[in-house]
Amino acid sequence: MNFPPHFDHGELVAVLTTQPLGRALDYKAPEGGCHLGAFVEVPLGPRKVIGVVWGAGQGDYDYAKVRPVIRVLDVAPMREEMRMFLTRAAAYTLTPMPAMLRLGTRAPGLGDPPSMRKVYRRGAQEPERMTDARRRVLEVLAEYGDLAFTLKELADQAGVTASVVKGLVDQGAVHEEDSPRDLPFARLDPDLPGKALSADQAVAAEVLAEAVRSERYGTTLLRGVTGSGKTEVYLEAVAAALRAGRQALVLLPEIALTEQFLTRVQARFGAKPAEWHSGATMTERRRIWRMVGEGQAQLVIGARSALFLPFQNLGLIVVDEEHDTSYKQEDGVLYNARDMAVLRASICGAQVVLASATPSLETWANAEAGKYRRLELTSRYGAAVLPEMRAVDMREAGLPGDRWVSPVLKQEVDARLERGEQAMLFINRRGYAPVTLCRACGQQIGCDHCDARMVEHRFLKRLICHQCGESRPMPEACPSCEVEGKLAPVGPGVERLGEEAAALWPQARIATLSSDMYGSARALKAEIAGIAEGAADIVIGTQLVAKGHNFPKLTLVGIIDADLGLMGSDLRAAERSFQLIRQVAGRAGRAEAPGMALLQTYQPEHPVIRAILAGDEEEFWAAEAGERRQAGVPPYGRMAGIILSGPDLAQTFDAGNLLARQDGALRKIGAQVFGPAPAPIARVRGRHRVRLLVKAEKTAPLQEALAQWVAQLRLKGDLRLAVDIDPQSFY
DNA sequence: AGCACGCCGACT
DNA sequence: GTCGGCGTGCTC
Repeated sequence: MNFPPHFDHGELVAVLTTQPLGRALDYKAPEGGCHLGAFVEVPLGPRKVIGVVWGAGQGDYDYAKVRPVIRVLDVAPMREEMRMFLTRAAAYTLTPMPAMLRLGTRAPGLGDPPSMRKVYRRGAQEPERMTDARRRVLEVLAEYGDLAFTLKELADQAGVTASVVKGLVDQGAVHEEDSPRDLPFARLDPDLPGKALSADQAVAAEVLAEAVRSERYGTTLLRGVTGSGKTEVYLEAVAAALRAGRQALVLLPEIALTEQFLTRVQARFGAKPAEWHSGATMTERRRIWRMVGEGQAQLVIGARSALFLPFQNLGLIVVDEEHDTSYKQEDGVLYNARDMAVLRASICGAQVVLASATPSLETWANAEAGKYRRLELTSRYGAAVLPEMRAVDMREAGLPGDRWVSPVLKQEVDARLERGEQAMLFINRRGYAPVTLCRACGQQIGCDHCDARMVEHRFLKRLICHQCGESRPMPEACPSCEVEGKLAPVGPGVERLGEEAAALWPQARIATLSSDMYGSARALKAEIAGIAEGAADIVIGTQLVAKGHNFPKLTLVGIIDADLGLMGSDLRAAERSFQLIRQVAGRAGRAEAPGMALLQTYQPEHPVIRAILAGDEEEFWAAEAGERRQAGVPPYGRMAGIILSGPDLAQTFDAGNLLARQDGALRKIGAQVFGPAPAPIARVRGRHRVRLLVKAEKTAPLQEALAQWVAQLRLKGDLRLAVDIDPQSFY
């Protein structure tokens, strides 16, 4: 291992901290010196903060006032490629460096020494008296050979209480010892036999493996319909990275849904990978962060923030379901994990695999332009074929205002019930009804904290704001006119659809899947697993069900309102609808039985609906690309949002107007400014948000111009400004 | 981000 | 007279 440059005791070093100072400060290297990239603790005013040695000191500060580094932390120094990644990501997203550094240092207990914990192995003695409980403990220890257990693991595994283990310790039958808390992850074996691959899977897997072996940067769009076996293919790319002694990262959009996935990984490599997500405990995070940094975690499965883990030798990043909108961080540091994955890989000589059945137009265009390699998985895994897709014209369904299941859909569900198959009804609205109206005064119940409407959740007996999370008990009387008993639900939500289904199919077992109906991600996972095995005849779900689950008995998907999302001025609306509907439709018939997807729509002639029904994806993308090119919007033009937020709406707007008028820096590069207008999320936690949109040509140096432009504004009071490069929400 | 400094209003 | 509001500025 070659060490980074070293600074001797007393030399000036520049230390970047996560404090919002905008630049690194000079310190004197501590006794024993420090390496470039070292994590250090430094004094800052009266406080001690953690930072990273970013380079040689600038020497522009009174030497007598320069204070020394307090200590070097006991973690691997930040590598040069990580520093470069953070620097370039900051420049791209116009994020201040300290905020960027914070993403790379999100490890609990960074400053702590490696702590110890008690572990238990088989001891030399036999217990004086053998009991059933004691025997089970010793059997577990014998079964796992020399493996060390924590007290809880051992007790749980043996089905005994901790006191049984303690009793054995007292008698010397079990040995208790200290061991470092952060243990390396189990070695993964890339040479275990994987699932048998189909011909085109095998070809794609070999192309990716070859690319990984090149140890050079490259991005591949791995496209294949649901059930075509993308996962098996990219797991072979992971295997290639592991064989080459490099680390791999698999990013998933919805971390709550990884249990099935982890099982597959375990089956392929013989052990569980590191799992990095928001629900992880401090201990887990700490272990993962440290082990990734020491190269003792070969594979990380994680949410987008896993991109900022301190990989030592990253050879592959997979972005699964690359089109998923949750890859775009929408608060704090605004970045798109898919784009940042490409940036990180290009710096460290890694391969990127963007996997999707329905790629984003950006990725599709990059593949078209030859910037990304493109691999297609056309044949479906096993014998199943694409489902039959049909539109149901709701104008002819003649339904009353409080019913949403058309006769055609009802009939098809009936047929599934008769044959003992599963049907799924999909609706992209959580809660009972999207609107609650007072029949006395005509007012809709709105949220006190933002501009959104409150959504009734009958299951929870509460009103919830889906924008800010504000929640209160369901009132009896109208909050505006105080008349009782006149509140009426308007429109369908997943819970209300559940009610309708229960009335239509009283004998059927109906499961309603909505994230807010389960206390924990774990409970939800368990529920989904049960349903997949056939615990329900009819599944009613929101977005959740559209994310990579395998329901083998499912043969019918009914999309209650295929028009949702086709409306509005969001430039990606058509793309989103297309992806979502194809994705959900792809559920049907994943196993042997042929499937069917029914799209209930009021506009069956809409180009998006027609493209979906025709099944001609290339045509859809080509047409959509043409429109975007015409309009000069992404990916054929560049956009940025400027979000100003403050406690006072008028002041925030004034600042926006002032900024809009001083647009010289933007005009110089031919960019246009629109707005200010209320931001897509117009109020967050009592703060008003106002947005300006900037549109520029693809080749324009947008970041520099934006930086100049924004720097003119002196932010007064509690006003804050954030730049959102490549914004995703427009409505 | 914190925390000190400092310059104007209502209190013992 | 002083306690305290939070605007402005600094941290190597």
